[in-house]
Amino acid sequence: MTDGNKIPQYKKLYEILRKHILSGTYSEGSLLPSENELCAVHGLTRPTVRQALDALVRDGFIQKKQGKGSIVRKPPQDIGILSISGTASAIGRGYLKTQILQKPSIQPWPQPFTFDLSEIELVSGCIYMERLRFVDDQPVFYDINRIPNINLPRFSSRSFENKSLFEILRNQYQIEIKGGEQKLKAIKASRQISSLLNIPEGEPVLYIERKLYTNREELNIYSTIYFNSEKHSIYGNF
Amino acid sequence: MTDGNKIPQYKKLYEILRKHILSGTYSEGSLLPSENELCAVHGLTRPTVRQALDALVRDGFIQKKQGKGSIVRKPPQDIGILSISGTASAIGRGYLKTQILQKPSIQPWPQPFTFDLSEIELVSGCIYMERLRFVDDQPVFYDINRIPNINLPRFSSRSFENKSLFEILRNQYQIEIKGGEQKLKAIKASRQISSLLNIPEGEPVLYIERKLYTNREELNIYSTIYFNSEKHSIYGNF
DNA sequence: AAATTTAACTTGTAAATACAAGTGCTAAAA
DNA sequence: TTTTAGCACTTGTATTTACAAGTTAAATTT
Repeated sequence: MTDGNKIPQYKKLYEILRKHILSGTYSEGSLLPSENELCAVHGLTRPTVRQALDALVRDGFIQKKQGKGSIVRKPPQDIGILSISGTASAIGRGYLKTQILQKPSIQPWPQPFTFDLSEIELVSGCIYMERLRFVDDQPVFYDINRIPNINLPRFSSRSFENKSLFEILRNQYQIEIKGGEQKLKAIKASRQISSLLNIPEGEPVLYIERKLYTNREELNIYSTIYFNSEKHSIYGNF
Repeated sequence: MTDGNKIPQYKKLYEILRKHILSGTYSEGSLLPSENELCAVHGLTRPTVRQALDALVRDGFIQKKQGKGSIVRKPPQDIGILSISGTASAIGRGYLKTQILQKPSIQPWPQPFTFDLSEIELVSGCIYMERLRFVDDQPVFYDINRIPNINLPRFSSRSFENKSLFEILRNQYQIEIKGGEQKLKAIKASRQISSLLNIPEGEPVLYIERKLYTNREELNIYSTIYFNSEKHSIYGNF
């Protein structure tokens, strides 16, 4: 019972470094401590340290260069989660406001559904919520989210105003996005969508159906997104 | 001079397994030989074998499961390269026909350009090509590609009809896509685009600007894509 | 002073080894 | 017959050690 901890060492180091990068302790463009330093400081061996660094590379937090070191990159991109790039100004997180149109509630899955659902997902029902998100006080996207109602205590009662759904899942439930699949289309805005996004009916709108895989088996997040791409673009790293 | 080979062992194994998965030797859903078997067969140690498998997981070719094995996944997705999902029928590679509108030719970069270019990219000029791609004999997307003219001998004279640009880069020049960034919009089809894609002017069209990073420093691939999403969707894994 | 070499760093690759933990089948027990 | 326990397999984590290769700057030579 050296420490009674079940989470692996390399993951602990990953979390520490991730936090430091996000908080700005290691600023963009600077070098992380060398692998040998990290070994010494944290009492680990190099393969273990490298395992943590590999994960940071995979998730886009650092970039390694042989002979030089590990360069810290700008932190934003959650894995594969598209972010917005604006035309007018750089969009910090502060500029994105969120309005909940439909608070999280338990509902049955729609039939038919865009993606195939497993048995356990089907019988559990889903947590349903709708949000409208604003940039510079203009509505930019409207999204519908469905999450299987599996072992997520107190989920419905949490506040999602101006918070990232994914940060809550990560911090409160240790749920991480591992990947996903999505379908994109350009469609004409229906009457409902056009009024929500404050654009004329029939204007082109980006339509996205996506399924996100998590580290919890059988727990996938399903989203439908309508995006007004007149002044902004969907921006993605991969 | 044991073998005079410079490419690392784990990469060789990666290539072997990748080829076998793509050629169907290991079919979708089946299990790869266990790590210990691979060690024995290829004369490697487990960390080295695991390095190859980690890369296969990263690129989406397999999915590992503790206690069970490495499950082969459907091969398609080049890393982050969006593929098409059709409404009518499953789209095999055979159904996608390519017409070259503008054969590869050396041109200067447009000014201004969507993405920032490095000095060496700028002075090298770019290889420019336009293609129109068909599904079931209907035009589905029109793409413009620009590649810096850096150390790509005989590139302009290669045939791109019905071949993947990326497969040629990979097989002939050992250039692999390592990642990228892209911007997406929904726009109204201009007169030119609508006539190319055989749709009414003003119909919604998916517009994509993308930059793909490769394993060769300073060699990025830039594409502009117009996609008719009436009958098909852009489909992506990440 | 300028060019070259060397040395001291960095990350990359690879081996040999050990035990932990999850899965699934088999054999023993109820 | 059903349940349980164990065993043999799988991948996951971790240590230790060694050398290769790229980068940078200091030291040496020209």
